[in-house]
Amino acid sequence: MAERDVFRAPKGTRDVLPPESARWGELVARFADRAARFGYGLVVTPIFEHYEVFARVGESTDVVSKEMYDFLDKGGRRLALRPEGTAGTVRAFAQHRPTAPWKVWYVAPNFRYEQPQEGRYRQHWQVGVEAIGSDDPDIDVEVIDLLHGFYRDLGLRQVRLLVNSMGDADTRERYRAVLLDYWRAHADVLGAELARAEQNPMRILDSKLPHWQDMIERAPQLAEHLSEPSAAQFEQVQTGLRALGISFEIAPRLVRGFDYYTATVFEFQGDALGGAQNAIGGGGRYDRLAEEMGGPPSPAIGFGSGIERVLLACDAEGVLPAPADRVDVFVIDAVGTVDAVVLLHELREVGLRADRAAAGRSVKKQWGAADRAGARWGVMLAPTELESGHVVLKDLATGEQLEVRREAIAARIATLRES
RNA sequence: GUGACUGUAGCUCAGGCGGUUAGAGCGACGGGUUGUGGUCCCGUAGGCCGGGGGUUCAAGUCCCCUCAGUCACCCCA
Repeated sequence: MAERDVFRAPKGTRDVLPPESARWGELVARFADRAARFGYGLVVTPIFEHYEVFARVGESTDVVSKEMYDFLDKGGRRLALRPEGTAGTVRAFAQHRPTAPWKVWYVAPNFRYEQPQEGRYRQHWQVGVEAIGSDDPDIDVEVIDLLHGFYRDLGLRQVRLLVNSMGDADTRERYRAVLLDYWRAHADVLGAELARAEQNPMRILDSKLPHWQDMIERAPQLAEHLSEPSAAQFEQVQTGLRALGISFEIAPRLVRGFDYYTATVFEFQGDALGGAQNAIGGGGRYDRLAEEMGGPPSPAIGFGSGIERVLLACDAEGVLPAPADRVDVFVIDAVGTVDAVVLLHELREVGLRADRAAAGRSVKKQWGAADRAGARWGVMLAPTELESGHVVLKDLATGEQLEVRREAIAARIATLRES
């Protein structure tokens, strides 16, 4: 690759710079606040794990079979970059055995080797939660409520919630067989893709191929095969959502991409988003995963929500503008001594946001910079006033200015800001 | 991974069928007299026209390859 192409962010990755990065900070802060209110603690797990941890996502899933960034380290270990948030968190649960239910949230990057386009990147960030160690349907409702409320906090209105139940192991076993029979009966339509259907019969259900839609519409539905307990569990989740006034649609063909899902699965779609990448968050139950990783039997549920896509949805709906990081006070230096450095230090130490223009600018340019920085006040260090122990304090909004004792200026502005 | 479209200054874009020193707006920087911003006026910098190869007397304009972005499939956040 040419040197010119090497010194730029790799395909499918991006830099997030100010002021856009301020929106990230805002989004994460709101999620953290909400997670804390729901009783979830922050969990931080490695960005890479042993390959086998992520392989539990499912050998028949694209994420594992063709999108994993795996590699051998210098010690010959087979490792992989995290492709999604749940597996590593469950590994940590199985390893440390915290008391259940264990409720945690995270913000972390995920890596998938995919063909990038808007809203789909090789490195993307997710906020998410996992609640491990309870099979109570009320937890399902709590988790969905948390994510639903998060989107509302951001100001998103055009968000749609889809829910479905994958049933228990027996349910899925029976359904898989029925579904597979159905696909085999339509081998002429599926063609070479029948092999994929054999691998994972449910994967076909969420295909968008136009000439398959008719066949998919008529396919047997999982809901008809739910066992008594599964149906009751799903009913209780729906009752809870209705009680909270959270509107949702039952999506019989929503199966989601990971093999570990059991019972409740859900997805939030941003309707304001134009393209095919309209899933902004999704998750579900994974009642067997902790046990498969050597932990105690621990039914669990969680979700992940993609930061880039949520932000795209915010753009599409015109909400969550980048918070302006305006400074409180700007120092104008007309004397060129170390005094400006000292004054800035004092202002910052009393808790003010303070800044100055790049060195060597004319006084005029410095005032201009103060204005562009959105400063509320300017403090000028000037020869004449300094001689009598004063500095010039100017209100940038009104243009009024007055002299203030040099030693009193920091406290004076701090007081002004409070009022 | 498959198919299609796009790629000109930091940003948004002009550059009729190839023809000399590639333009605009915004932004940045400087100036409009001694120490005062937002408006206005003037000026300056900044482009191997994504990269490489080819056709041609001549390529930002045509062809091929490549890189990247975008759209769809696949899949998902």
